[in-house]
Amino acid sequence: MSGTVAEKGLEQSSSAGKRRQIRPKAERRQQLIDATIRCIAQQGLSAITLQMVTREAGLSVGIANLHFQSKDNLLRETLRFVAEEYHGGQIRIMEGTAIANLGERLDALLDFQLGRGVTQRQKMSVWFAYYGEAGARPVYQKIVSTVDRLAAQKLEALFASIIAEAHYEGVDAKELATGYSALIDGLHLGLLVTPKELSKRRARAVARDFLRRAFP
Amino acid sequence: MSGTVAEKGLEQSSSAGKRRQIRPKAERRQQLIDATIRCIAQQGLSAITLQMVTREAGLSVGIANLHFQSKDNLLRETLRFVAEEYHGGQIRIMEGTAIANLGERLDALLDFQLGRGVTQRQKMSVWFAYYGEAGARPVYQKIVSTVDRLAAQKLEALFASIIAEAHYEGVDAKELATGYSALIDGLHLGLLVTPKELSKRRARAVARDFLRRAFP
DNA sequence: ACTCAGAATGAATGATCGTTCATTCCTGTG
DNA sequence: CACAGGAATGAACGATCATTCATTCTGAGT
Repeated sequence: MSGTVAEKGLEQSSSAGKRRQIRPKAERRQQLIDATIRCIAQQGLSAITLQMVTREAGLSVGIANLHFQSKDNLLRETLRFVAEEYHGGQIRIMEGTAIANLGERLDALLDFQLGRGVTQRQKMSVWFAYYGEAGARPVYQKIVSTVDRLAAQKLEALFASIIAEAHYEGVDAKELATGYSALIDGLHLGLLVTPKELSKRRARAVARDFLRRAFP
Repeated sequence: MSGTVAEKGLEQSSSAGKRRQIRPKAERRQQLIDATIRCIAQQGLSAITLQMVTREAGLSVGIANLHFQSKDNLLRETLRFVAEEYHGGQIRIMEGTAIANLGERLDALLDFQLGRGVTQRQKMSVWFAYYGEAGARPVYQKIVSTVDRLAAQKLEALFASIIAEAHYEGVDAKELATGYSALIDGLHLGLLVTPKELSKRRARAVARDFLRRAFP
């Protein structure tokens, strides 16, 4: 889907095809959100501009306020989309019945969290751009913590199942889940800020090591 | 020192003491950096303004450009200060000879990383505000990775010493150091974004658990 | 083929920002 | 005490931004 939007953006911004098109509201909203993500990744959240976003989307300036009322609201909705995409992906793996074996499900989760889709610089940039502002903007905190809480619960349940299945003792599922989530976040941060020091391969190895020590 | 500066800032902004004071260049620079930190924590990096910073410092607008040439440069120098403060504190503990016992030195490190000084919302906000922009601004990446590399090496050396001392086998010091650093970063992020879900006490417990599993 | 609701546009507006620099005012020195 | 060097000030300027809205244009329904 995002491919389609990207093509349209390129088509309109590169060629001289000025013909005005009328599209349903939902599609335009998604188109603007996708353009916002690309702009944040390239220019940063503090440098973002409505002119920049609408040009990237191949549309006029006024359209942002038409569909999102304000720039602030566009940024909020973009965060909501990114947060739900990431946490939704995790939850789908964890509560999906496609993979019966718990260990394999854990591997699938790790592959998702440190795999191609999530660790694109584009996505990680957006992710931490919002985290950076969360300290000063309670709205961002609320959006993230809402989806975050559900994912944390699912992870804790998965860990609890593994502990029960293998009869591990003296291991607290909740504490382990907190540690694992923090580790993944920290690895994402390392991949973003010091990509020369930390490769994706090594990040995956570190995460696997954590799980191996937790579940021998 | 930051206390002194804070007092001066309050003194000048609250009272009507308009008397102009001439101070050495280094002191004014630090005063502005401290004010910048407070403003970033309260308003966010994307909302920061020179008028805001100089008012917080109890000085006039022009002084920022006088001592830092530009707003961009002030922000860079502020990041450099925060980065060196954090990493310098870690390095001082790790290479200091005050604590001979390696286990105790590890505890001291953990207390520093998750203790009062570092986990103030103010400091963490600033920290992640810059991380958030790092994806789009190579300058920030460079500043952080420069000091980060040294701290990572010291941590790896400390871990290697512990492994050697206790004759642990099949444990890679470098991989463990990467994991521990990532875990601490992730815990800081959790403390900042979801403070309701993660208390400092629990963050410390999670970090200790990681070390206990690594070094039984 | 005709119509018109409303999607899309972009010039205009007012507010705000970073930066400049002529001026004012300390303070160490002679 | 007088003076000069330069630290500090803040009004002014030009650039840029979010937002508005009169206008244009589209495409589905008839």
